[in-house]
Amino acid sequence: MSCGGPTLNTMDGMFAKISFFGGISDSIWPYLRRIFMAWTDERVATLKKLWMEGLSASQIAGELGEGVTRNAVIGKVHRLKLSGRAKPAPSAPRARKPRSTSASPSTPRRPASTGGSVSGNTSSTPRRRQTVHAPVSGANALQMNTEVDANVALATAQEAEIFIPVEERISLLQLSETTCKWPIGDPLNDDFHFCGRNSDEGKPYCEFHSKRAYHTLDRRKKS
DNA sequence: CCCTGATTCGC
DNA sequence: GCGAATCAGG
Repeated sequence: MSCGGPTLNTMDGMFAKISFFGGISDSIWPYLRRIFMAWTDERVATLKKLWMEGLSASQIAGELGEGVTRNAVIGKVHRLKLSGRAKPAPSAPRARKPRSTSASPSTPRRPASTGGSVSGNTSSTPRRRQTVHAPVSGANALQMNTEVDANVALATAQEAEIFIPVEERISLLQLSETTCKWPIGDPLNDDFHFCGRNSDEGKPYCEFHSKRAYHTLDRRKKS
């Protein structure tokens, strides 16, 4: 008639850890996470759903709660083996890294937010940034806000105080590997064109627009 | 700089 | 199993 053996063991381990002074907040985090933020069937279901809908890992993390990081989401996704959702071609075998094998004994993997206690100390807002990519960028997960993308494109095009001389403007067909693909203007208008300035190899935009594209333009405030 | 997912590996 | 750190890429 005993019930809950394993649970006691877990708790036991937890208290053993926290009862030891020194780097407490660091030690208890994993445990607290397990207790308050475990991957319940419900959360896993949410994760699956959102992932399949094409939301990015960080967006899903934000949706699941402050305590969930995008890494956690990605890790879980892989463990569930539902990764490749829109993976066209891996192509590159992805060389693995040596990653300092047992570099130093005391290599804290992460400072964590040492601040102290779980009671929200603070100083820092957790990392909740979200950016809306510029148009024409990823192929993966932006089937969701096309509307937003359009708005952003418009807003930034107007916001950008840049003027490309008529003779330098290029059309879609003139784009190449080294031309900035930042669209300017309304595609329905005659004056629509692309930036066309030189872009670094492998980059879709010129230096100026690269900044714009990857800078936070709109931070969606989640309720 | 910002972001994305993928992978490794200590816990 | 979990996820931070890291990697590789846009």
